[in-house]
Amino acid sequence: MGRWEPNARGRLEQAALDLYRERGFEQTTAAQIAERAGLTERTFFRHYADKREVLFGGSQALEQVFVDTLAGTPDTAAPIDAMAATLEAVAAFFQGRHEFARQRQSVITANAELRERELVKLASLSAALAGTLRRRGVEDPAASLAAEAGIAVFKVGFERWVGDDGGRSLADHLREALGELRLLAAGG
Amino acid sequence: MGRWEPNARGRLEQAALDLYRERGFEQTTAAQIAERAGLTERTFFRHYADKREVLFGGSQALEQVFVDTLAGTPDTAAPIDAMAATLEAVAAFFQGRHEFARQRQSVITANAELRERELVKLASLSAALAGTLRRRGVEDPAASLAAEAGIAVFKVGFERWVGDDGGRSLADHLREALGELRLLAAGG
DNA sequence: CACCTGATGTCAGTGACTGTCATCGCGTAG
DNA sequence: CTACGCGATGACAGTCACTGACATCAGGTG
Repeated sequence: MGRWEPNARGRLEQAALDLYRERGFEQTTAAQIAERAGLTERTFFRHYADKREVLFGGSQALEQVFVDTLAGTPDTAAPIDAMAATLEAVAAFFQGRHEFARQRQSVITANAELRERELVKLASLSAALAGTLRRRGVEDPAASLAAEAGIAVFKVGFERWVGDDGGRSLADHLREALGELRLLAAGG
Repeated sequence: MGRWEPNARGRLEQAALDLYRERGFEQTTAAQIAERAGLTERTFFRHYADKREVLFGGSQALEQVFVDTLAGTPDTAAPIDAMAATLEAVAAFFQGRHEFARQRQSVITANAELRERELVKLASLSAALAGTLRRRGVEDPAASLAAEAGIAVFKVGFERWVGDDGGRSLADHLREALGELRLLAAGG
């Protein structure tokens, strides 16, 4: 496999997270990240389209979990129930990553450009979910709305989990958020 | 008022929209926009924080309509009903701007960076709505979720209105989207 | 008329990102 | 064993978004 030091992407991601935490996102240059990873700036941009993307390497895997789980629910299940099942699987995906999630999220929250990119990832997730629902026979705009609603629940639940020191699980937070949404839409 | 040619911002926004439509967002430099507006690149960046922001000058006014209307609904109204009333006012805000909205939206849709910025504006809208709901006595996470749901409805309805040649009003599209969301959350 | 003030111009710089070409080290055909 | 292919990397020059510092200009004020 590796003809040079292996796992260049992993080294870049670790170096970036460290530097962004140490001195902030804006005060870190791509060249500094590359240097700490033992590579050059040019190589950094071969692996990541831009300086932000290096923090979002895992988002494709997350989207995979979302989509695969949703696609695996029975076509007969109501969209909201399928979404509930999907959120359970997503909670499992984050098992044992609470500390990493917290660190990464603190960096993202501290910078507007990174928050911007996070929104893109969530929107991409939403679009993927909507497509999956459509393939399951849900018509638009119901499919888009169900997807948006699912992402809204994920956002709220995830945010509360990251800020939760009490040890309640992500699954717990997601279930609670979904319950709130049901109440709201019913006119509560 | 104007000691130089008046309405510098208006000229910059018009020049930017025209150039983005003519040659695309990426192929347009800030210097070109400024030149067409009879100004310098430096002055462009005094009016807009970056090259994308020039397309979003109206978003603050939109947020104002959203927030003011929502704040004006009776505290006794259920969040979803308050949101319905708010969306009616928002529809009025876009009266007579269908063609402008279509042009602007086609530019935004064609470019990833602009779509990214649009997401930020919608998120800002959502946060403002959530804050307004909280001030009206709605607890979190219900407030955040109601706001997210309202924005989801707006997104879907607006998108359909922009792509609608049949002449159905924005208010129509928003009402339909809201109805779909009610159905979904009820388990339909 | 002298002065203040806000909008603009000028200029030099930093850093994100790209195109291009050279190089390196391993696998493979012959 | 050797020549060659090839993917990952390095070196380097260049464009452009964006910023800081300072000069300038036009109109209002006293």
